[in-house]
Formats: sequence, structure tokens, C-alpha cells
Amino acid sequence: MAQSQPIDKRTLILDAAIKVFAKNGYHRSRVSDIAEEAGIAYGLVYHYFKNKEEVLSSIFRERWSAFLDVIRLYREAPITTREKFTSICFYLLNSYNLRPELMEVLILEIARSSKFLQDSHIEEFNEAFRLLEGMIRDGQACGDLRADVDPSLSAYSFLGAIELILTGYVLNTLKARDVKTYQKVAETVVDVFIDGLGKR
Amino acid sequence: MAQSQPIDKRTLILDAAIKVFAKNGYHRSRVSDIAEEAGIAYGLVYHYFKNKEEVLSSIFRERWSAFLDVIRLYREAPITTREKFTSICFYLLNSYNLRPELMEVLILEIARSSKFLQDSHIEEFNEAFRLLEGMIRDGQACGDLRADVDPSLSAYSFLGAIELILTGYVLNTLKARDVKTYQKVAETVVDVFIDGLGKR
Amino acid sequence: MAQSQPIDKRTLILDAAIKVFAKNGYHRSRVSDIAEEAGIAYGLVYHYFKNKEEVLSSIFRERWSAFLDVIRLYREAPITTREKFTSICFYLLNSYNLRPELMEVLILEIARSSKFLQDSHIEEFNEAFRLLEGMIRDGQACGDLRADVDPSLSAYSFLGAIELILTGYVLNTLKARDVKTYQKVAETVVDVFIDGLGKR
Amino acid sequence: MAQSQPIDKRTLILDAAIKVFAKNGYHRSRVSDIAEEAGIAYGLVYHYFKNKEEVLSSIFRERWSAFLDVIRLYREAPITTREKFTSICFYLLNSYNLRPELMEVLILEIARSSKFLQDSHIEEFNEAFRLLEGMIRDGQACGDLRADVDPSLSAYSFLGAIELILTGYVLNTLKARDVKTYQKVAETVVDVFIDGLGKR
DNA sequence: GATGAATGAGGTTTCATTCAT
DNA sequence: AATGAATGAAACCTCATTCAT
Repeated sequence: MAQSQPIDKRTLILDAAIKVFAKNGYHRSRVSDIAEEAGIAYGLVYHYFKNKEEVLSSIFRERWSAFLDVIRLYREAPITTREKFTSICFYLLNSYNLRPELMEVLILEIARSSKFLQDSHIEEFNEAFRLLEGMIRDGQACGDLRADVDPSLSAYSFLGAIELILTGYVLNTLKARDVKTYQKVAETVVDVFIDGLGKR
Repeated sequence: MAQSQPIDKRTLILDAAIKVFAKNGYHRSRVSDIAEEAGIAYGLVYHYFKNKEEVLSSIFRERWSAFLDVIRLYREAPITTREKFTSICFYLLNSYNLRPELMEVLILEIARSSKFLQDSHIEEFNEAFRLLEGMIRDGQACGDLRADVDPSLSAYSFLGAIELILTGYVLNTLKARDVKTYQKVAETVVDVFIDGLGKR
Repeated sequence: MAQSQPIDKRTLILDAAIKVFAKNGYHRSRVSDIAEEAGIAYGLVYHYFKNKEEVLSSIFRERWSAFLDVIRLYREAPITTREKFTSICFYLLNSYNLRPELMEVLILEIARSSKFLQDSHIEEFNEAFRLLEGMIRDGQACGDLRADVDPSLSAYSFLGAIELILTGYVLNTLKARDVKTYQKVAETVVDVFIDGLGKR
Repeated sequence: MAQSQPIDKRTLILDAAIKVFAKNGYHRSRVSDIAEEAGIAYGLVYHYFKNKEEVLSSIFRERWSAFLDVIRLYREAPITTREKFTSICFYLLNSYNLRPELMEVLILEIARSSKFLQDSHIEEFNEAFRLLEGMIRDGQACGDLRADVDPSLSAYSFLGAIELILTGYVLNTLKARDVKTYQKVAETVVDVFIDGLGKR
């Protein structure tokens, strides 16, 4: 497939939807807005997706799995637990750097809508926590991490920290726009998380 | 007809709205749903609020300030920094215990909406981070906390951790329904946050 | 009744309504606007008038009769037919000068609405034409006016001319704000109407 | 399904609107009434027009220009000034004969709404007066008309006379339903206007 | 008389979705 | 595949009117 021109229409629509949802929010976005952004007729959206909700669902399904893959990848990697945390944290922060609109949609629209989504994605969401929880258990097993702390709560805490920092970027209450800063931020977060904020 | 309690109609509407928003989400909730829940005609909602958005805004404005007051209170209290963190964390978790619907709305709807709300509440949101940041600075100044960590990022991390744990409760992926558990969870979160997850 | 303070509330409401209707048009005016303008509670309007339409009707009924009286007066007066026309024309133009808002309502709202008003005022409207028509017949009988012209059409033409000139003032496409000009305009209109625009 | 005539939907809607507005008045007419009259779903009205007001505006814009064209045509025609007046007057009266509903809307709704219309049509309205004024100046210049009478006031008087006669037809206080009568009426109006009602 | 809380019919408008072309 | 006219459910909001106080 010589990706020269055609560009998969489906992807074209998804990318347009990400842009539009990020700008206006899912509920305030019209199917016609997406189509206009994609430069197609709005009827065509219904060739590729059952309905508007399906568009949002697809964004989630197809992007979230990439994130899960990355966690799996780092989890298995021959690096220290601290490096695993840092890598995941940086990956998420940098994802925002690379595709801010996508992250806005994932964070503001999907995470918070999942309670209401028909085809609920809670299970897929959960997978992230389970993976991270497993990674923490691994760390505890190998002696990198304290064993007396609940791995599930720790996973939630870690992702929550990252998520709110990303929200800060999304809502523009935190500023940072370059890879170097993101690297530094990732290290700080992991530093707090592993070494603690307390004085020794 | 001696109404047993006069009951402020405005509050009646707000409480009904919290219940309805928590159940269906803001956008899926109709003004008539709120009115029905409140046992009034929907036209009356427009006597007390300019429109549906104003109802959501009011919920936020009038409840968020309570949270800010609590942070201020604990910040000034003659207790250790760790105790301050634990108190705040428990307060939030227990708020969910006491008024789960209110917390659902605050967590799921307002953060998402604040980007789009006319009269954006970002400033009020920020105040929470500023207060917590100040509290961390205090802790650093008095030697309770390491001085080499960015207070702002730490504040975001701490609240993010709590927020995602609450989201876990809201989305029912985390279970816990009694004060004792919440107290334990608060201690765990603060433990991780201050002492770190790493082995010494 | 010492008219010192009380001021008839009914009149107060009517005057407020005239002001409000003139500014926003009947349909765009709310009962509460009228009440606000009158400085009373809007429920009180319903003590004095059956409903909003009744307010408009009353304005018409109570003011139009004044106009009819003036036509009757001049018709009977011991003056030339030309003077009668001039007096009526000036009276109407000057009424606008004195109470522009009242004239706006009479011209813009009532004429338009009379087709739809419940208690249609067409008969009262007609009375003006009948009176003027009678005046024209008198003029024809006494030899002041040509006898070969339809008096009814003449009456419509005369009032129509004045009405559109007033509309010009109302819509601000014609300008004139002093009694002297109005006197001059009245004379011009009657000049055209009686002597004709044609060259002799 | 071979539609006998394609029929422009936009025009279909406008014609339906004219009928409905004439019958009930603009404010008393619902968009659904228009749609029903046009035999379409009411949502379709919003494909062709921004809102209800736009429908009224379009009626005006697209019909008033025809009238202006006629004035221009007669003004330039190689006929006497009297013939010009008579032609215009007859054209308007006959327009009512041909499309009474359109004229009702133009006269009762638009003329009197223009003060409130967003995109005010006052300028287009004015153009009619300007053209007629120019025609009168021409008549004065060529010696057909007296030069000592204000052309602007004369134009208002002439159109006002016609308008009120039409209003008489609309409100059914004047009766006339055939071309021959309209021709006669036009001649009478112009007779009064040019030769005057006074005896020589 | 006077108030304004309360009601709810009524209307506008939006927009997801269908479908003939 | 692609288009966009057409549909109509659905929701918001207004505001005339009533009525308890």
C-alpha cells in the first residue's frame, strides 16, 4: 500500500475527531464538525462508524492499547524498577507533548465518561492498573520496593499523579512545552514516589 | 400548610441536580430530570438559575470553597506535616463516603467542563493547588520535607493520587465503603508520598 | 381625590406599556418589562387588566377616541375645509411631537395587530375614515372641494399620507423635531392634497 | 419518482411562509406551521434559513427589489409624469390583486417590523422613497409638476396614500377585487395627487 | 391592593441519523 | 464510496398567567 495519497479515511476521521473533541468537548462537538475538519461529507462518517459514540470509543480502543503495550514492554525490560517508572511516566508526559489533543480527549472525555459509555471501557482501563500493579509486585518481589504497601493503591496513586499533572497541562495551569522539561518532571515524580517527600 | 421545614428551594434544586448529574452525567441530564427529582416544575429552575450550566457552576462554586476552607484549616493547624497530609486525604476520601454523588459530580463533571465553562472555575481550582503548594513549602521550611523537590509538582501529584483513587471508587473499580478503610487508605497514600515506595 | 401622589395605577401601567411597546414592540415586550418600567410587581398588572393584549387594546381604545373627538371638533368648526385639513394634519404630527411613543404604538403595533386582535378595533379605526369622509362630503357640498372624486378614497389617501410621514419620523428616515416644522409640513401636505402637485 | 416539477425547496418554504404569515401574523406563526404548509419536516426550514426571522427577511429582500425595479423602469420610461404615477400606483394595487398574501406580509409585517429587524431593511425601504423623490424632481424639472413643493414629503404622501388603501383592502374595510376597479382607483389617487382635491 | 414564587404550555432550535442519488 | 437533503426526536428556555400570602 503506497501510503502516498489516499490516507486511510477511517484514520482521517479519527484524527479529525480527536482535534474537534479536544477543542469543544465530546458533547459540544457535532458530527458535521468532525466531517468538516476531515474535509469530507458528514454522511461518510456513518460508513466508517456506527454513530458518534463509536468514534469516541474507537479513539480510546485504538490508542489505549498502545499505552498498554508500552507498560508491558517496560515491565518486561531488563531495567531497574525506578527506570521502569520513569520510562512510563516520561512516555505519558511526552505523549502529551507529541499529541496533546489525543491526550486531552483520553483524559478529559473518555476517562470521565467511561461510567456512561455504552460499551464501557472500564475493563481496558483496569488493565493499565493491573499491569502497573503487577510491575509494583515485581519490584516488591525483587526487593526494589517496600513490600508493606498495597500495590493496587500505589498504582492508582502513581497514575493519578501523572494524570493530574497532564490535566494541569491541558487546562493550562501548568506550563511546560519541551522534552527536556518533561524528562525532568518524570524524574521528579518518580523521585517523590519512590524516595518520598519526607526527609530521611 | 405548615411545611415541616421551609427548605430553601435553591438548595433543593442543587441537591437534586447533584443526584441527577451523578447518575446520568451533566450532558445526559435534562433540566426536567432535575425538576422532577426536586419535585417542582422545571420552569422554577429558571427562577433560581440562569440556565443548566449555571446549576453546575453553582454546585462547584458552593462546594469547592468548603474544600478550600479545610485545606486552609489544616495548613494552619499545630500538627506535623504528615498529619496535615493525612487529614486532607482522609477528608476527601470521607467526603466521598458521606456525599458520594457530590464527589462524583465534582470529579467527573467539573474538571472536564471547566475547560469549556463560560465563567471558568480554573482560578478556584488553582487555589487548591496553591494552598497545598504553600503547605509543602511550609513543610520544607520547617525541615519536615525535602527541600529539593518542586512543591508545585508535588501538590499536583498528591491531589492526583487522591483523585484517581476516588475515581476508582466512583467507577467502582476500587471498593471500600467504611470509614476505617478510608482512614487506612489515607495513611497508605501519605506513607507512599512521604516515605516513598522504595526500600531504604 | 387629591391627585397629589397616588397617581392612578392603571394609567401608570398604561404609560409604562406605551414606553415599553414603543421600544421593543408588543410581542417582544414582557409583562414584567411593563411592570418594571412602572415600578410595580408584575402580578399587579393582572389586577388592572385581563391580560397583556388587554393592555394594548386599552391603549388604543382610550387614545384613539381622543383623536376621533378632534376630527369631530374640527369638522364642526366654522373654518374653511382647507383649514380643517390643516388642523387635523397638524394635530397628528404634533401628537407625535408631544407623545412620540404613543404614536409609535398606535402606528406600528395596533394597525398591524388589528387584523388579529380578539376584540378587534377595526370599527373604531373605521370611524376615523368615516368622519373624514363626511368632512370631505361637506367640503364637496359647500363647493370647497371637487365633487367628482370618491370621498372614501380621498380620506384613505389623506390619512395614509400623514401616517407614512409619521412612520418616517418613527423609523427616523424623516427628521423634524419642532412645532414650526410640523406646521410647515402640515401645510405642505394639505397644499398637495387640495391644490395638487401638478402645474396649472 | 419523477417529480412533475422539481420546485425549488427554498421557494416552496418562502411561499408557504408568506401564506402562513399573512394568515396569522409573523409572531403568531410557528415554524412548524410553515413546514406543514410546505409539506416538509420543520427541521428542513433550518437547512435553508438561519431561523424564523431570516425567513421574513428573505421574503422582504427578494420581493421588495422587484418593486424597486418597477419604479426604476417607469421612472425612465418615455411617458408623462402623470402616467408614471398611475403606472406605479396600479402596479402596487394590482400586486395585491395578484398576490394578496405577499402584499399583506410586506405591508403588515415587514413595514412595521423594520424598526426591530436585526439586519434592518430600512435602507432598502428608503430606496423606494429616494427613487420616487427623484421621479418627482424629474417632473418638476421638466415642468410637469410644481417646483415649490418638497419632493421628499410628496413621495411619502403618495406612497402613504397607496399603502393605506392597500391596508384597507387587507383589513377588508375597503372592498375591490377586480383589475378594472384597481385601474380606476389608481387614476383617482393620481388625480387627487396631481390635480388636487380643491375646486379650481 | 400588592407581591413574586410557581406553573407548564408552547415555541425555537439543534443535530444525530437515515437514505435516495 | 460519497454526498448532503431530509427527518423529527429531544432539549432548552421563555414568559403569560395564576395564586397563596
